[in-house]
Amino acid sequence: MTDDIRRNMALFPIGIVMKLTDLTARQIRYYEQHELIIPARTSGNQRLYSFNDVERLLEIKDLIEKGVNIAGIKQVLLPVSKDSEEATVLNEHSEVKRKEMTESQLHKMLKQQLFGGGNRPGQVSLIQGELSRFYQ
DNA sequence: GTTCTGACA
DNA sequence: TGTCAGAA
Repeated sequence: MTDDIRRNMALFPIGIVMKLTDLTARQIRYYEQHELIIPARTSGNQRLYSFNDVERLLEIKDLIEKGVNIAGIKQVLLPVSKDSEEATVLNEHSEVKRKEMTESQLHKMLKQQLFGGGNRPGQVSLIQGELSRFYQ
């Protein structure tokens, strides 16, 4: 996949990204502060975004429009690959494991609803309801 | 002309 | 989030 290097190659300044994503510079920088995206910098401290960064911003924008806040977006966008020691130590004892199972399922459901096809009227509540209640 | 950081009606 | 200041 030498195509990845192209997508991860920092190319455009924030001005272009603004037009590409319809987000304001303020928002883009704000999301960066919350580590939703980590653009590269020029020697002059100018932000340089890659195609991947732009796609990521589009996903973020999508979630924002669906009423998800920063905390919620982090849960959905940031790699959730961190069940290392916990799963090993307490793998047969109920509570913790059961909770992770639930969160894992919730996470899956969220991704499906958020990125999968579309939402049927009346079923969108899970996002604005559950999610915002958990990560508000 | 653009972008950056910090701050605030 | 918008917007302004002051500097790069």
